[in-house]
Amino acid sequence: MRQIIIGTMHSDLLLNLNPEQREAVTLPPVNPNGQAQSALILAGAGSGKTRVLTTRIAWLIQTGQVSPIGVLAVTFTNKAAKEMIVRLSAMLPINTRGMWIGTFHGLCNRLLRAHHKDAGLPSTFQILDTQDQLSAIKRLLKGLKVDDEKYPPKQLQYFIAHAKERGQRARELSVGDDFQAKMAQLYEAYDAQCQREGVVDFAELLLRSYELLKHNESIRTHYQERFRHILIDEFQDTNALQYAWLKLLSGHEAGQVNVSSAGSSAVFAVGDDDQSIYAFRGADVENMRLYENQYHPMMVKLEQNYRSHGHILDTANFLISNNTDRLGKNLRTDAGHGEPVRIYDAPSDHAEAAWLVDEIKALVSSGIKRTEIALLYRSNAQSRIIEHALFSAAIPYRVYGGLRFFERAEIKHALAYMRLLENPNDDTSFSRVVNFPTRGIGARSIEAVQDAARVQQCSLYLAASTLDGKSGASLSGFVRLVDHMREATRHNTLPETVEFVIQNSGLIQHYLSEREGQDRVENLQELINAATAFIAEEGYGQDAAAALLPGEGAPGVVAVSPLAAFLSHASLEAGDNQAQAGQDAVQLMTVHSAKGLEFTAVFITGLEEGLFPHENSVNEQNGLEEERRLMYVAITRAKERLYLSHTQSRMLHGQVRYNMPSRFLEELPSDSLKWLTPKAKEARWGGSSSGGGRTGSAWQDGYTRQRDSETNDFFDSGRENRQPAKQIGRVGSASTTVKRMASPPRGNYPFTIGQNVFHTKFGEGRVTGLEGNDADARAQVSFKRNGVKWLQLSIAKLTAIE
DNA sequence: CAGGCCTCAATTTTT
DNA sequence: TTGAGGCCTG
Repeated sequence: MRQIIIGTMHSDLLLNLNPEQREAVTLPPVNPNGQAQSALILAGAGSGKTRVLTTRIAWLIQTGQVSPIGVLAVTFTNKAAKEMIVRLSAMLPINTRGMWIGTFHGLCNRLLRAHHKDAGLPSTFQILDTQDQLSAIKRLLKGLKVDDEKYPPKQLQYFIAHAKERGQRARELSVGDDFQAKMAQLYEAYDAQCQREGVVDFAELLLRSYELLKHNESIRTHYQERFRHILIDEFQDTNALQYAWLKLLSGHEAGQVNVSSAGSSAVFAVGDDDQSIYAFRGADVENMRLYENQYHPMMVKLEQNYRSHGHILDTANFLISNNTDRLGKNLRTDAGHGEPVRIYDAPSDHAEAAWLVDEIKALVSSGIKRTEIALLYRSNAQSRIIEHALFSAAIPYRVYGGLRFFERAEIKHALAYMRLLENPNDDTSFSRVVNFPTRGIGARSIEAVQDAARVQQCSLYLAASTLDGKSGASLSGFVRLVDHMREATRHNTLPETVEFVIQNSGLIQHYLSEREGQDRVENLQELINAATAFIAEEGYGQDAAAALLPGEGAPGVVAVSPLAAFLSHASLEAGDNQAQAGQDAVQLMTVHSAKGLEFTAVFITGLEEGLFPHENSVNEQNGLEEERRLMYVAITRAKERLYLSHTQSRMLHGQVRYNMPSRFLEELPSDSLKWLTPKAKEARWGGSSSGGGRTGSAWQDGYTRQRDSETNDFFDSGRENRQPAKQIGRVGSASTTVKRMASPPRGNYPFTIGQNVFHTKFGEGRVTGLEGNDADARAQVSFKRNGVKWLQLSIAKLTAIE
């Protein structure tokens, strides 16, 4: 009854929804027993996921089931959060500013700023981005005199991040061997260093606020009671810590449920297990199943696709059905079949790029805008040759990825000065700018400072101010400079402070005198604009504390300075990447970064074994299924036109490689495909396949890693064991490579890709790759019984069979 | 302390 | 092939 009334009253909100979307939006957040009822929305690609999420919030508010203050909506990217806020503002005449809509990291930062004391942090704590974290780790290792060959900083960084993402502190780790024990010890030392310096890394933001909520009952209860509705986007991308955080906040954590007062909150999770492509950074789809078991959510599947034409959608569905571990979902469309999916088999990477140029020209002259054309690849290295071809053909393009505004060196330098104004204990920032621009403080003086700091148990900044001696003058000069800037800007507005700092630090002057420093000077000027915009858009310090208005009663809430808020903003939102913006340009990006986007025409390039699926993935747990999901994501970006291409030869790591076409091409429905290079398929695959399903053969079992000490005539597909091959390869001179490129690529090997072969020890197999020259020519063979191996053709006892 | 030379490695990315 | 990082020299 109530449902009907609500549906009528708010038909404007629900008007544009299809039945399944409407069902999702209006799922009752309370069950008949009066308890919170959670929901899981399985939202396929292009099914209107964001619309459902935002309409859900609007519906809850408009029907009076919650006030804006009582909603927490969390996303992974700033872009998604922003879009949600914009759409919500368009739906409801409310002030979204005070609402808790943001990224995990943004919201956690807000929480920690507001309760820094309870979280054990200084009010001025700074956030380390990935770069900062790595330099902090290097500094730590140096200080402890740890051999960084044995304990590589990058690896330690990964170790720490992943431990934190699982919610584990150093002491909670179970260490299997000495190496792990040492890593754990270094992790602990790293945390101690961060604590001393008043800095937190990205994972720490989450872990620290998790611990804050866990250990502080009054704060926990406050937020549990406040946020009666928690909504999560891209749920399949959550890691263990994020899930734990969610359980705590929603009152579902075992032992923490506060039935009498707070009770639990209604969680509304939206996700798509088929689009889970971030396992490598800790995301765990398993959270979807855990959620099902622990929250008993009502489930709605959004399977109506509004993006892609029929052939494209069929292709995506057909491919993904090869995955075994799915929650189950099939997209459908009302659009017609549309164009078939076109497949191009190029002889070389150059030819592939040339073909791309031709097709793009044709599409553009047929009236498709260049921004509506995407060129996708599995790895960034593939963009170079495509860029080259586009550039030569004078086709404007834009490459996604790369450095972003707040990650640029000159910007980070300026921010480091500002961070020192806020928090002199920030040794990472100190180290970054103590001698930049150069002021005669070399490695020796810095070492002296570090020693002094260690002895006195104080920050580098403080140590520097007390040091006398040779470099003492320049060191204390630096300290005086920073002190002076702090004093002088005390009563300035944020943009004034930025301007003062970039002038007085000498940064501007330094780049003005540099030959190619003009761009950097402009970027520094732009930083002033960014500060102005930040104040205008975000409001005074709103990032941290604005939502915690007086009277809301969160205990111990503290306000935050505009500078602190801006510095957080700079760390948490790295800004746009250097955009050749504005223009109508073709879009180049990795498949990963294409997630969430859509284009009229999409090219998926480099569909070759070893590239896509990537050769590293076949050794990883469930790696192939993840690669397949990646392919699924790529396909579902296309609205009207989809092109797939692969090449027979490709320059990779400075060597020409010959790869099989991707197995994914074999997993597509032949009825939806159009091969632009006829016969290619039959010739390569022995005509045994007619699309759909994989051709049954040895490599269907995947690449098993094997090692055999008795033979030395192969190198398996693992990188470690490829070393011998590489060394031999280096013997071949550059001129040999050029010659080979000039000659027909496949002629000089005794075997061809796809050919069946027999090896005296490993038995029957199929050639899946060729590389190297002459004496060190090698073949990759997938054996029926012995997995994939690289064989040195001059040694291996390999014969061709029918 | 800057710039040249050598070695080595080489998915995917957000915060 | 390209890029990063380390080391040595002017």
